[in-house]
Amino acid sequence: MDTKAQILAIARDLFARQGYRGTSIADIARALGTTPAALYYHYRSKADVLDAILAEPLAAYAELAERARSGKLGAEELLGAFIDFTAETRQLMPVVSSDPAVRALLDERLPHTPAEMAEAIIAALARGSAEPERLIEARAAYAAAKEGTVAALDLGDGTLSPEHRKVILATALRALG
Amino acid sequence: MDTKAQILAIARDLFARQGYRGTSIADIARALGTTPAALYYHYRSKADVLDAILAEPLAAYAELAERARSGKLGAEELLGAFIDFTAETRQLMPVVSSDPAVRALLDERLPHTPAEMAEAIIAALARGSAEPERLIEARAAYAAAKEGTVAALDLGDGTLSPEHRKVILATALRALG
DNA sequence: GTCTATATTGTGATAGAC
DNA sequence: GTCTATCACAATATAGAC
Repeated sequence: MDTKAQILAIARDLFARQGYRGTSIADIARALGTTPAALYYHYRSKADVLDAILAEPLAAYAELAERARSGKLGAEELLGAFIDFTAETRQLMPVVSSDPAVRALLDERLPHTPAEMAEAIIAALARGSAEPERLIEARAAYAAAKEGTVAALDLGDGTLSPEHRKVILATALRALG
Repeated sequence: MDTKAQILAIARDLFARQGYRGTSIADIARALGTTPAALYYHYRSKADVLDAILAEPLAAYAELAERARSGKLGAEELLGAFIDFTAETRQLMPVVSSDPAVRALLDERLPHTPAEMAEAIIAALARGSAEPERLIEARAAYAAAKEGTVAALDLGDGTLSPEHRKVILATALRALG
């Protein structure tokens, strides 16, 4: 099959469980039943493997941030889209948000950092207000949507039911005020 | 002065900024203006430095979890106490919640894992209900309180004003439903 | 495409002088 | 209490055969 895709699937799993720095090329190679040198035929570096794993999700996140920036989305639509995004990329979130070294690595290689993109979404939730109180509520609502979604996936079978989605959205909207 | 305390202050700062694994003993020694060997006179290992940094905050967190388990606290008191705890330990949170290797290390050395303690607080917020909807709301409210507090500290001068505390508490309580 | 072997660097940690 | 010197090991990455 597609060896590159196999490598990504294994790396994704190991990065999520042990962290990026906590996972060696040798770990990935062992799980694949091969040697480190074989991996370097498919990817030039460990960082490239990380990039390949995160490219698509981060592009989707950037698109969401762009839609937030446009100001055309209401809070309900925006939080709903964020909940769906979170559900789809659940496994990757610990990878991105955990190790500061990973964040530094991504910041080097991306046009917009994940932190900047989150900022854009939160600013939209605050409806552009610069009042600290509004920004606090917006960031709390953002976090509520994210953690609520993770909780729902943990409690269920790994997929987000429409009922749970409704509960999360209502919770985040209440937090937003 | 107290060299051990100096080491902890520097390590706390570096761990928070670069992560536990992203910070070497040499990094800490350099910031202190000394050598790695000097550090090993004061602490037996890098993990011991981490333990020393986290011992007090984790004990406070365990106490909060215990009070939550007792069932004597209302949601408002519990969230308020959690907000205050978060404000006091703000710098340390990325250290604990980030690297999976750190979590594994702590799980080995502690009677109760941070995850278990969070679970206890969330269960109390859900008032012991096992319904997924209640647990989702409780976890969302917990996250809202945490991130709201971090947001308030970032927006302010590093301290939590009574006004912002009120906003965060109200936000988390609304999320809880 | 994958292997063996290895270069290279960084890291946690220790020995022993001062 | 702090130093110099060093060990042991793990990690990323490369060279070159097959």
